[in-house]
Amino acid sequence: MTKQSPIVGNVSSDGAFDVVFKALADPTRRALLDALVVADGQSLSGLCDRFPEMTRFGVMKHLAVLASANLVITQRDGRSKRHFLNAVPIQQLADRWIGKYAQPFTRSLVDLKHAVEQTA
Amino acid sequence: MTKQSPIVGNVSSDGAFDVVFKALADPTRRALLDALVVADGQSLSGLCDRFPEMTRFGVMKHLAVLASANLVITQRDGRSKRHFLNAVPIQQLADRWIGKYAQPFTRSLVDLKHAVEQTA
DNA sequence: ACGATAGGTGACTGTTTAGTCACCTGTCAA
DNA sequence: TTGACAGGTGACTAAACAGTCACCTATCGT
Repeated sequence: MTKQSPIVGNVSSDGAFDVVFKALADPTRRALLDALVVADGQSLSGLCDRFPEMTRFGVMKHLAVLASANLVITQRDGRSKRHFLNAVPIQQLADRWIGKYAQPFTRSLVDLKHAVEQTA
Repeated sequence: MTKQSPIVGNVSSDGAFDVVFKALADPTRRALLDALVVADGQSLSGLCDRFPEMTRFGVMKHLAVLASANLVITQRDGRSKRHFLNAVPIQQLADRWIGKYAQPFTRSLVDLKHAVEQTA
């Protein structure tokens, strides 16, 4: 029995965005992204220095999740490895997903306000 | 030992967005949001009809998570309860968070492409 | 008042996921 | 070549979460 089945036919243009959402859901991973904003192309140990509260393995695992979501791109540089932030998935998410919700429903929210006021 | 501590001083203007990210991370909850897009202001049982694979309690729990993230607004209507989609947190997320990442780093990505090509 | 229906609550269970560890591989400098 | 350093892997443990349940409260039609 699948736990997170599609439930209805086509839920949305989802699926591909799921890994991105899940990767973004963790504050630690967003902090990692922030660290790459400050200085892009950092190595693993460089990132570890910025996060003394996290072990190297913790950083590595979160980085792996971000990489699987295509939010960071890695590049070997001798014996170190550089990590670059890739904003493309975030941009796609904003374009396709957020636009789908935010635009048509700011109006709908206003309608709700009226409905609530009338009932209250 | 805190597991998800702030790690560095100020990670970002995060914190308030965490619940929104976490709520959006689940595909089931996004499907619930989609159902409200199709027909806003549905009752719990109405929503349950749209998700026969989920029990009433499952729908209710997900709805509670969405409500705590302020993504759905509820309104009592006699013995039923209407659920309205609130796009404001999504819009805020797009404005403050995504803009912060997506805009300055599409350029940075291009730089990365050059770096990768030169190394390869 | 009565039963039926809509919604709500608390505790329990199984799965997932984050965090940690010992150990391994590859690269650089001497 | 050899030691030191940067990164990687697999298994293990603990906490978080989704899913489920029996039971409860409130409202409607009669």
